[in-house]
Amino acid sequence: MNYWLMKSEPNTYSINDLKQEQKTVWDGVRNYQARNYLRQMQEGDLAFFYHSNAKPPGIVGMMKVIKTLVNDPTQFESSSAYYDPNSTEENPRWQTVIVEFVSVFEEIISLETLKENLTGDDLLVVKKGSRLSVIPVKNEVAEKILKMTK
DNA sequence: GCCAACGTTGGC
DNA sequence: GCCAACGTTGGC
Repeated sequence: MNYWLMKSEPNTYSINDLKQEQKTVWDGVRNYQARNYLRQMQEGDLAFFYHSNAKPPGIVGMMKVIKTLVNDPTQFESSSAYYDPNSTEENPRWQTVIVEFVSVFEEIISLETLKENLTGDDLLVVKKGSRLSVIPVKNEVAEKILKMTK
């Protein structure tokens, strides 16, 4: 079982949205490095839900990967902001996963707290200028993060 | 709202 | 293939 961290702007989709829906297709990722990580995910993997562009930014909960190698439906929708005219049904370019709600942390683990306890090598999100929205998290780092929760 | 950091695009 | 220009991300 692997750990991941996935970013979303709460204005767009928050941990509470996921709590309400219970599961969702993690759509809209249009960065190849992030997509490659999405392709590597396995059923049962756990992911930290990170609120970016939030006050404060930080990890707000957990989710579980329940289905992998799902074609992102928005790539085919011409009305979507994530529409990719170069992607075809025969040869889709963007795969993602379906995630299930696991928990909301009692208190956010703020970026500030993460920076106090981890280095940029531990967790990419701590590194200045890191924009990757899907990030692998080493097991020992995940355990450290989990200890920061109440 | 600012701006640094990063990714992508496209001319050459 | 290089790289300048541009667009986006995301913390502050």
